[in-house]
Amino acid sequence: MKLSTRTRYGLRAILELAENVEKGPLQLRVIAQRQEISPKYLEQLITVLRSAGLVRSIRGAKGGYVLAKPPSKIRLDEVFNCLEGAVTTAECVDDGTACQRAPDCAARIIWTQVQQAVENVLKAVTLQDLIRKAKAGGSVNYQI
Amino acid sequence: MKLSTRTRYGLRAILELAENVEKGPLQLRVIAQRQEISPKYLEQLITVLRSAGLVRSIRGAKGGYVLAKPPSKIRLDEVFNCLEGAVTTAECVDDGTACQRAPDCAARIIWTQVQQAVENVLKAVTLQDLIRKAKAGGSVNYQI
DNA sequence: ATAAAATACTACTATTTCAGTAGGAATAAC
DNA sequence: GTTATTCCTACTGAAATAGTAGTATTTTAT
Repeated sequence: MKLSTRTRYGLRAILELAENVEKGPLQLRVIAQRQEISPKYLEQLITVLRSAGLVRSIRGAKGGYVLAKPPSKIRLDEVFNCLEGAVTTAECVDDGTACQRAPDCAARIIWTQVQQAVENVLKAVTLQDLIRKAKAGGSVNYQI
Repeated sequence: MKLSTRTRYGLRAILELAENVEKGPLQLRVIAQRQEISPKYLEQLITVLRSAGLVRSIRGAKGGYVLAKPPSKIRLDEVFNCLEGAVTTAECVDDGTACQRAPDCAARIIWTQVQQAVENVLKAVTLQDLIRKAKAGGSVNYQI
């Protein structure tokens, strides 16, 4: 289940933008340095975030990247979706016709539950939420 | 997030055993046929389930495979763990020393929440639970 | 204008993982 | 001892992952 570096780096990049939202555009090079990501690779990831409409770019000298929306309006499922793709554990969960067994498949039940559990978490949290929690003492985690 | 065929096929195979738990050993060939999985590939998967102690094999003619424990004693996290590996979204979630940023990393918070959500689902369900639900009308899903 | 600083775009590549396949050895039933 | 079955070792093609390389374009500052 390990997430790709694509997703992990991409989230860290957009969080970096969210944390510096009031300070004007942030250059790729700066994000890459702070997050210890190869600049050229990060460029790919940020392109994805840009085409998904989560990040806006400013070209030319003194340019860089900014969030396209305030951090409170960007939910984690949006970020996840464009980096990792949909939270689909198995085809049949979203598409009941993908397999004839689907209607009474025991496996499908658990994959559906897992998928919904993940979606629920991601949909309930925004970039702002995360930053606030991180500042408030970080990794402490309250079971829901 | 799509699960590997390894995990999806493997679960279907062990569910097949669980559904036929009282009928003596089930041959690889039969499981493969019923679940439409390549027998040779399934052999690999079932080997993994066997070395994890979830399945027992009976060699020779009239041999086959049986569950090593009753279906009510096999939790889904056990099955998942040996097929897909641990439900670890990112290194740092389980190992706080994997990254210096971990203590106040915003990203780590969400990956922890996702991981715990998945673990909670998998730990709460056994093979028997799944089979019962599937028989009771299958894919209907109640939000927890 | 021109140089410098930045993003945008296109293409390539090495490594690893995934999803199998192939063939024979060992074991047990009859 | 023949047949049915699991067990073991090894190989393989295709795709995904995680980058790298080089050039073009846009904007700012002088």
